[in-house]
Amino acid sequence: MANLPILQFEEKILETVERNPVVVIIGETGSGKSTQLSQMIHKRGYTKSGAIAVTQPRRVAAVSVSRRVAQELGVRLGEEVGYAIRFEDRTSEKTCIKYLTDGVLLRESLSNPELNQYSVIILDEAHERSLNTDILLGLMRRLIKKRSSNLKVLITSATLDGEKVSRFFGNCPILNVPGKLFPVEIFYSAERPKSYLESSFKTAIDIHVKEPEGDILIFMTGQDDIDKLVKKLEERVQSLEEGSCMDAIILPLHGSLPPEMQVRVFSPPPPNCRRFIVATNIAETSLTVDGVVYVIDSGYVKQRQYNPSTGMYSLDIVQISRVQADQRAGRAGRTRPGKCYRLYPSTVYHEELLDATVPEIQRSSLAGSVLYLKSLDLPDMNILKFGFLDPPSSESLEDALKQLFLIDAIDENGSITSIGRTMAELPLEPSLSRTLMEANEYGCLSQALTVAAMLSAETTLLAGRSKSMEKKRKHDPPSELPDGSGWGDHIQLLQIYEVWDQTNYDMEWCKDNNLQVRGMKFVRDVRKQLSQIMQKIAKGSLDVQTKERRKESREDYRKLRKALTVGYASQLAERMIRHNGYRTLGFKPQLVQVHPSCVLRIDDEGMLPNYVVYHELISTSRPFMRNVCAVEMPWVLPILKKLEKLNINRLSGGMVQSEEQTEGEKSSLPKKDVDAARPPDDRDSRIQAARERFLARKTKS
DNA sequence: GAGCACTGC
Repeated sequence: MANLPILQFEEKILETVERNPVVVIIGETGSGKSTQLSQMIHKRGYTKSGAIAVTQPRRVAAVSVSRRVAQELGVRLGEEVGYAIRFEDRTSEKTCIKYLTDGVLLRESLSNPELNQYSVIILDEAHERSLNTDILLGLMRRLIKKRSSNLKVLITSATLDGEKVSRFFGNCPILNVPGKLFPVEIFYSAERPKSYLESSFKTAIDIHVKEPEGDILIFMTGQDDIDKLVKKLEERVQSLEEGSCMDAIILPLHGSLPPEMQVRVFSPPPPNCRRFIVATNIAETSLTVDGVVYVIDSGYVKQRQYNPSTGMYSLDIVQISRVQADQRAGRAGRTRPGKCYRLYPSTVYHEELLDATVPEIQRSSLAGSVLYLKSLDLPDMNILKFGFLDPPSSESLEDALKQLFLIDAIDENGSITSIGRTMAELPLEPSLSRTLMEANEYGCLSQALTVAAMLSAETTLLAGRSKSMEKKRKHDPPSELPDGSGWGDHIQLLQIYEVWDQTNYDMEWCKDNNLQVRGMKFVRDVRKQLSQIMQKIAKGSLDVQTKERRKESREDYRKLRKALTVGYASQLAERMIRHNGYRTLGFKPQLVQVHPSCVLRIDDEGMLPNYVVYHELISTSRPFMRNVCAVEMPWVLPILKKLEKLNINRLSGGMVQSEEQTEGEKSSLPKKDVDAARPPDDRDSRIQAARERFLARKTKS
């Protein structure tokens, strides 16, 4: 805590906060803003009229920073200083400095929109621009008008992009606090390499042979490249002449590595040994590796993006932004002066890279966020005009509205329904919360809870699938994991959980079946949380127990699949007549295929089910549906009927609402009339054609 | 017959 740069600015900061409702604080890494700001403000007496909330984009940060602050203030964690993250609330009535994830603050604002328990709200690490932070920024701008006399908002950011945030908040003051990084010398490649894998390899070996001690951190884009580079480095290091240079340890570092492998980067290397850490952008912000002196930056990152016009996600390798490049370079200067090797020319850095990473809100499906905002009942609220720091496209917002309409969360005028209100209380994607509600009607809530929880953890479920592991598995005796009885992935996920449940949540069983222990524990926590919320909504009268020792019948699966059809009304697909390709039944039909990992059964003629719902569309080598479940035609018909009624102008409130625009909201992108952009009869004829195909099938069978 | 970066309620 000694000599943190921010402490020299204490008076200046407090004075500015005193005079202004909103202050932007630019504090570089090591400035101490995360631990010190809350303490200063507390000491100045602001906590007499309410607590201080400090948001963090990550759970671990909320926990570790609060622990540190409690220690510095000499209090027990959970008393004056505490934290709240999902599944864990370590606060009490005494708590006056509360660290929380931004998602938790959004949940709190659902039950208490004015957030009256807080006198100060600090949005920390706002430059990371998580979806939740962006929504909070918009909410704060509204809240500060309402509570101008008794609320202070501080927004901290590590980059110099404070101007924009300041403008967003009516030109509020910006304070700069220097960081405590050592200088990092930057080297550029003369030209872009043909293969950044090859180029990283050469640069790393070069450093190893020529430069003094210090670990090397290499930024790659994904697991595949990391594995390849690790292998190459190992081979070369072994072939280097003994004694010609120091020893070396090569460590991969990425998210799907089991935790025990991840923590290896935290144990210091033996003397006279250099570590090569080959990492994804997990090492950019989430994990800080000590001892790094050299950084090699490929200039690329793998990024997931959503295309609202197709409803499809893709995972693309894209150029990083300048903010990211600087962040990566900074990783070399934490303990002493360092060096950063950028594998691209300086003209690329200065002229080609975007200033900042495209914020998540412009890369995600917004159904959940739009539903959340609708449920807040903000006055004069037209979602297309909500004041976002960087507005998502109107196409993206309209896509969200259509999805919500199809699952009954909003009515044809775009107003939230009572179903929608209940859905918003559940920490799930709208499709899954809608499924839970429908399942409750059909008496299969327990099963639906399990499916929703399993899908929430989906990516962390399967252990890192290396190629060798995959091969080994094929030669092993067939896995004892259930197969979904042919109905698809949702049913399989349900069955897997129920088997695990019957082993009494045996961790060994998970390992034996190649399921990540961490993931399965998470599923259990989610399931419990969802059960509690559903119980609260229904006042405790629901059956949420997992079924013990009882064979699920065909009828149970049928009910569940029917509930899924209602929940996934905007994620439906119909098989082509003569082959196993599918056409989505959304607004713009897409030709897609069932992902090869899916467990659907084919009929006697080798055909897949006529109708399916899917959890997501992902475009990789081709467009695929992932996590697919067979459904029945009669359940689909009412949805097609509803599609006909869809009118985006009414949904977005364009005809009924005329609200004055406030400062900043003028920046919203112009609303594009989707219906007008297309021949008017196109949609009707398409739906008509789909109906005819239905009828044709009906008569055949 | 494919392959998934990272977070979070």
